[in-house]
Order: sequence, then C-alpha cells, then structure tokens
Amino acid sequence: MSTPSENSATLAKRLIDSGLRPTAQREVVFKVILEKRDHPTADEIFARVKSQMPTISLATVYNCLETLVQCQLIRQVNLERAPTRYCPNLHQHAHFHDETTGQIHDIDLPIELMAQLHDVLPAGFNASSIELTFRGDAAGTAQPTVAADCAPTLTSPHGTN
Amino acid sequence: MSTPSENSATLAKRLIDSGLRPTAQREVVFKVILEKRDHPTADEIFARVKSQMPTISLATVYNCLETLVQCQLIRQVNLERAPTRYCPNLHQHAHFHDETTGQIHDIDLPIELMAQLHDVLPAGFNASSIELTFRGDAAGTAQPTVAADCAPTLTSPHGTN
DNA sequence: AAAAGGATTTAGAATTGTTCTAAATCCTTG
DNA sequence: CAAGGATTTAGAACAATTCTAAATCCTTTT
Repeated sequence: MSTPSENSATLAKRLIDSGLRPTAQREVVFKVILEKRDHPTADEIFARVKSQMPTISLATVYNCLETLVQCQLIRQVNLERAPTRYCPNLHQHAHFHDETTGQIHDIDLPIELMAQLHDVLPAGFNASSIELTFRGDAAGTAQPTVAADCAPTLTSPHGTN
Repeated sequence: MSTPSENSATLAKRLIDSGLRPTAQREVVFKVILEKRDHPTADEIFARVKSQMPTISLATVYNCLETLVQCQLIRQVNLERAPTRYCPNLHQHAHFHDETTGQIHDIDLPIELMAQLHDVLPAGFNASSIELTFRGDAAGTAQPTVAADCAPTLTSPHGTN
C-alpha cells in the first residue's frame, strides 16, 4: 500500500476535491516529505525539492506546504519558536524532541490516554485538538527511530480512494 | 502568603544566588507579570512596565525576561509560532488555548496523569519535560478563569525562604 | 485554435518577533 | 574616588514567514 503513484493519485484527488490544481510543484513537495520522514523545515524541503526542480522558489514551497496542510495531507509541528516542521504522519501522535541530536520522534498515543487527557479539562472546556511534546534524551536512537515510529500513513483517511 | 514585598524579596534572593543583581528593571518586570496573570507577550509586558518606568527599553524587557526564566521565576509559553508568552505559574500544568477569545488558561495536571504520560514512551526515551496544550473553546469563560486557575505560585519552591 | 479568465508561481520586498552590538550608565569594592 | 564588571539602552541585524505584483500556466469558452 501507498506506492509513489498511489500517493500522487491521492494528492491529485484531494486537491481537485478542494477545487485546487494538482501541479508539479505540489507533487514534488509532497513527494519529498513522504520520502524521508524526518520532520523537515521549509528550508530543508526547499533544498530537497530544488535538486529535482531547480527553478522552484521558496515562496512556492511555502505556498505548497500551506495547501497540503489545508488539504490535511501533512501537519505542521512547532517546537518552541524554531522553524516550523512538516510531518506526513496524520495519526494521533505525540512528539519526542531529542535535545542532544535535535531529532524528532513520533510517539503513538493509545486512545484511552487521549480520553484521559480530555478528562483533565474542567467543565466548559471543549478541546478540539491536543498537542503533546516530550523533551529529553533518546538513548540508543542514533538514527533509525524516526522512520520506524512514523507509520506510512496516508491511505484513505476516510476510505475515499 | 506572597505579598508584593515578599515576591520582591524572593526575586532579590534568587538573583543574588545566581550572581546577578536585583535591579529596578528586573523587579518591575517581575511585578508586572505577577500582577495580572494573563500570559502576556514581551510587547504587552513592555507596555505595562513603561507606564511605571517610562525609560525602560524593549531590549531590557527581553533581557529581564530571559533572566527571570533562567532563575526559574517565570516560564515561557509558546503556542504555534505566535509571540512567546510568559507565565508565573511554576506548577506542572497544561495550557488551554481558547481559539475564540485567544485567552490562555492554565490546567492543573494530576500527578498520576503525568506518570501515565511518561509511560507511553518506548524504552530508551527519557523525557525531562512534557508540554501539553489543548486548543478549543471554553464555554462561559468570559474573563475570570485565568486568574482562578493560576495559583499564586512562587513561595519557596525549595523551601529556601 | 485563439482568447479570456482564473489559478499558480515567482522574485523580491516587507513584516515581525527576537537577538545582537557597542556605547553609556550603574553599582560594588578595593 | 577609581576600577571593573554588570546592566541598560537604542538601534542595527537577523531569521522565518508572508505579502505583492507581475509573469506564467491551465482550462474553458468561443
């Protein structure tokens, strides 16, 4: 499941459904984010995309990212005030920010924990989203973990493929 | 407990313990943050402080805030990429960001929940801090809640008064 | 096919929050 | 009181992002 061409098709469908066009720029930005699931910044994405499409501009990368976020194909991850990072993992998950390596790891959240989180809110507080970030050290997590933790998401979140 | 003069004394002690000087600027910045516990931004703090000390500069406000954070007298709160906010509540707590009013509410976190949060981490992940943010709507929370939720913190976190 | 018309891309300017710089000022102490 | 370091200050610099306006690209419509 989720071969490059399937992802591309999903992207096209999602865009068209929103009245937007599946352009080469949007495709390559999306592809680059799926390729290496390491929570890249806009600058990093720009660099990776430029190697395949040297004429693309940074503004376009920002535009595409915004579009992809709006179409719910990727998510923004903000840690402190560092540059925004982008993540194709759409599952409910937390982030672990390794302070020594700078790496970001996705952490799966059990559904029952989500329920408990909602329960700490006093009456009248209605949360539409929850953001959970851990900061610390990840022992023996030299490189792999990110790709391992981050499931290959994106295959018909609503069964519409 | 925690009258203005006590807070001022605590501030002075904490600064001196860190080899820093208790200056008028640091005192007024700290006082202003304690006065109205609404998670102000640096700009807002600057405005409030200027009414009492018209000659202070924005750079000094930033300097003082950094110092207070380092001395563990206040905390930074970052939501999305919006300007950093400052919070004198040092208790373990989450934030609820009301999307309609823009208000930020402090949410107490039971200790057992904190333990459960740590438990979701796979082996090897060692979190030194956890950040939890809710986003949504807070019904019937026109203004008060912030002050109500936010305990008057700061009275000898280590019994050293 | 040509033209119209809107969407998209682009380069560069503008914005914003924050940090840096260097000079002035302020303690504290010898 | 003089020296010396800490602090403050104004303004410049910076970095990430957004805005602007013109160019380009598609998709229709004719």
